[in-house]
Amino acid sequence: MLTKSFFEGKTVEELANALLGCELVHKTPEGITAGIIVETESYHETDEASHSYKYRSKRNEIMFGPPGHAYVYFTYGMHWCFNVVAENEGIGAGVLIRALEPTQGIELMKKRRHKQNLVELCNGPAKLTQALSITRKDYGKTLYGGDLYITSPKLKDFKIAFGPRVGISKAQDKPWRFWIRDNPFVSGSRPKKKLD
DNA sequence: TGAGTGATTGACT
DNA sequence: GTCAATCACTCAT
Repeated sequence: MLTKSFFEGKTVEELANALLGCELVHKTPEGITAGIIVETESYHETDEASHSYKYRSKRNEIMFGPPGHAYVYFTYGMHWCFNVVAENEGIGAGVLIRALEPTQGIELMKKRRHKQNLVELCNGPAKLTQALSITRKDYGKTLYGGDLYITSPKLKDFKIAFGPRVGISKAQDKPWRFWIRDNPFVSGSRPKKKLD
């Protein structure tokens, strides 16, 4: 498991890179589900597309807190998305986890997702929260020492690709999306632009 | 107090 | 390719 110091002293972009290849684990009464992080996006308070841009609210408050916590938000009336809070307390920044490669609790994920195809379990930000059962109750939790945590890198020797982010209407030119090159579990089956 | 918008997905044409 | 589902939050009355 990673320690608190892993999240400290990094810019949000550095953290987004460092999280690739790490395993995100969630222990629940139903069992353990986990997957390797294969795609991330960084968001900063100076970024127009970020929830922490300009305004601090009850919803994004945790992004301004100390790093290494979970920022979980509800959007489009039906979907949860999961972020890792980054940078020092007082700065609103976070890393959106967009896709996982399933590793543990695959049968449980299939049950939660009502899908059998391994690729379709976690290849999208709202899909992985459903597969790992991450909801508002996980808002603000630390990602070191609890039931929801991140491990040290499981993968090595992979190449990191980067490019514009997906699904936003502002700051689309910023190359703040990072993913593991040639990994089939990366999302973006339907980005507006073809990036790779 | 209420209209407008969104870091999405899945079903349907 | 197009569109509905449906809630939290922002911003303008």
